[in-house]
Amino acid sequence: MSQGSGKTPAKRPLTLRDVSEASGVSEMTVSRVLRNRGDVSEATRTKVLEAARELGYVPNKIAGALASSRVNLVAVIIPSMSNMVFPEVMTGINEVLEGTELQPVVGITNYKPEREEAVLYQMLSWRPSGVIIAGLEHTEAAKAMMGAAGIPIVEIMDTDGEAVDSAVGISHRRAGRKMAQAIIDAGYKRIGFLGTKMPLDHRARKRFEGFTEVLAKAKLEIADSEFYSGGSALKKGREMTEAILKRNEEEPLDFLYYSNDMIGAGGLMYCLDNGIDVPGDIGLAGFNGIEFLDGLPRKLATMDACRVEIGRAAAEIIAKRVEDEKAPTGEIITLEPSLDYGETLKRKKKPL
Amino acid sequence: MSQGSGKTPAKRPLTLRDVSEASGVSEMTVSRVLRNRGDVSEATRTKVLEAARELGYVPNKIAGALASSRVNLVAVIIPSMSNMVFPEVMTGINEVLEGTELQPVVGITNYKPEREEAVLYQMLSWRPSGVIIAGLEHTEAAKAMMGAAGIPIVEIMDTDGEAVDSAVGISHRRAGRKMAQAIIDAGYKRIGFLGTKMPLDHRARKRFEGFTEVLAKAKLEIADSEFYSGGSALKKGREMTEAILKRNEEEPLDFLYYSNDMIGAGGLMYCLDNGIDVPGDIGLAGFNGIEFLDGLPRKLATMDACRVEIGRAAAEIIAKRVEDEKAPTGEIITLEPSLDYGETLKRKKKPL
DNA sequence: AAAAGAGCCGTTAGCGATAACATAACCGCA
DNA sequence: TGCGGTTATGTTATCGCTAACGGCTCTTTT
Repeated sequence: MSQGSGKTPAKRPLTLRDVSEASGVSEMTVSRVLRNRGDVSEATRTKVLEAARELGYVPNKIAGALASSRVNLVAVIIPSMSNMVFPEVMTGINEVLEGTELQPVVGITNYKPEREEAVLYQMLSWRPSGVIIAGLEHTEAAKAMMGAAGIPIVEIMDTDGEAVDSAVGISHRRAGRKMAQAIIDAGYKRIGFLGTKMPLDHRARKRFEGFTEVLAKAKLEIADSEFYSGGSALKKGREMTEAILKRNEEEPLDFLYYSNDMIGAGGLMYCLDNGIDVPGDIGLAGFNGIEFLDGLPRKLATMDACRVEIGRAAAEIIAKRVEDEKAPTGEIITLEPSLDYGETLKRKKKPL
Repeated sequence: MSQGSGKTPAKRPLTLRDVSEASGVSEMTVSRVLRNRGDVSEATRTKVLEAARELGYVPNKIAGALASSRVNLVAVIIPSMSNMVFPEVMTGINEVLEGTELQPVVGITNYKPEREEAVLYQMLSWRPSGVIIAGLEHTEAAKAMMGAAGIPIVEIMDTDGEAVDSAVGISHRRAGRKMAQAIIDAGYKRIGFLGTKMPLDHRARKRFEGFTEVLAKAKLEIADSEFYSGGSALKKGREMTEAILKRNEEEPLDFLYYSNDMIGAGGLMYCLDNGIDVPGDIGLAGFNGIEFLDGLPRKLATMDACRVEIGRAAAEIIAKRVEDEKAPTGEIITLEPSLDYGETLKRKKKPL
């Protein structure tokens, strides 16, 4: 800890007027040069540019946005940034927005509806050009705000429900069903479920519902389940797996369905460490298709949630609507999650 | 894909005037109520609040910020969001800022200086109350902008160098030295280095410099090294480890130093899968101390980079400076990275 | 009872930019 | 020579909000 150099001149921030005076033209002309809009002679253009550079002028977008009522920001509201899935969605969003004038601004809700509402309010008060928000479940107030904002809204990740405007995602119910079907087809019977203790993770809930629905049709049900919250997901996966397996030694489970790949990976490592034959003795599957699984000793079965693609599609909807006022609203894009059998889920037993 | 409901009324956005008319008081009074500032009678307060709620009014911060020249945003400029380290820094920043009126806005540079410059320019044009930016290395133009912005600037992660204003971080050179010393003390001699192919990752470079410096003092040098870029770090860690070990079978390596925990974890899994005794035959160490290591079959040695703490401290500096104009500038906080021996690095051989 | 203060609310003048409309200079061509 | 048409620049009026100040009504004080 030490005292610094105190370089900052702390002078009044520069405005267009300063540049205009320095270059001997009107503010308007400076504005035109800086925005590359309207006709300006090459001579004044260079003169202005030079003056601006010399002074170190940085335009004030606040004033600009107020005057033009155009804000090139896109609000992106997501529950978390620390679980691999949303960073990938961001990647997709960025890919698309980099080709436009739009800039994403991220808000984190920590899966709390009231926090989401607050973040949304904050974001909307900056009058962004569009909103990308995770999930279809929001407080009434949040839905009302989005409905009244008069800007494109894209709800992402999930399409099982009613969207305020547009939506891009997968059907988590369908993802659950699909996985259940694959497990049943492979001949597994005693299935355990391991997930997070999060009543507000609607997507996990929907997957679970789809999953149990298909099991029920096959006259099966979840034999046992285990939930966690917080901590290292990998470690929790291990611990939960140990717990659930030990608890069912008398009538052993033959499949474990994890609500995300990270705990699935932990479970896989537990099984391998303890000489359990996967997928012989027991099959395993996760959800998400995170890249990280490639490095595991055995590839975990999973279902890809199309994260990057969702980000891209959502950003494209916003970009299109910003560019063309009359582009259609209420577009719903449902992506198809693809099942990856990996090396922990046996293929269909009898092809009939 | 389908047509939506078209709920959006697309009417002119609401302003203070609308609320003022609806509640029968002046705009100024509405503004006072909404900001909780100045004296307003309880009666009018509720009247205004009700009108605002009813209309669904959302204040326009653009106008507000312009009028008051106060913007409650803090620009956070970081290289990436997909590698576990910066999300944790964000956690620290958020923890502190949640207790204030300030809001973080994140910009991603992808480790490209010119991108960083562009992002910084964009951010500064919104006249934020402060800037938190990763690293001490920036383009000249970027440094000039920060120097002239007249707002608190905190450079984070690293303190080996000259800061524009304040800085919070660890000495990566020292981290490298410390790890080298521990490795030497444990008696390892033939040391391999595995890292990323990133000439612009200055912090990794500094760690490497510190590392080799201490080795040199002990008359040792890096026996071999291996670099990667892109892809699943876990998988790359495996592959690189296999490559470097095979290449040195004649005169085997006895230690591998990884530039991050993820590739280290991959290397660890490779060793375990192949029956290599860790840390007997070979010792391993990574860098960062990510939580995820807890779930590994054997705990990898690492060095904690104090990520959450860095975020907290940086945010605190900004918050303090925003609150009190005259708070000291140029504060430098150097945190001490702590070595975690885990189970892959033997303890000191002879305590002398 | 007059002065001083507190509480409540309105008026006016920007904040720093841009939209939209002049204006001026210059071109060519009838 | 004069008129339409560019091209290059300036002027004026906002954008929606807040700072600063002023004025009015009651209290409170001495």
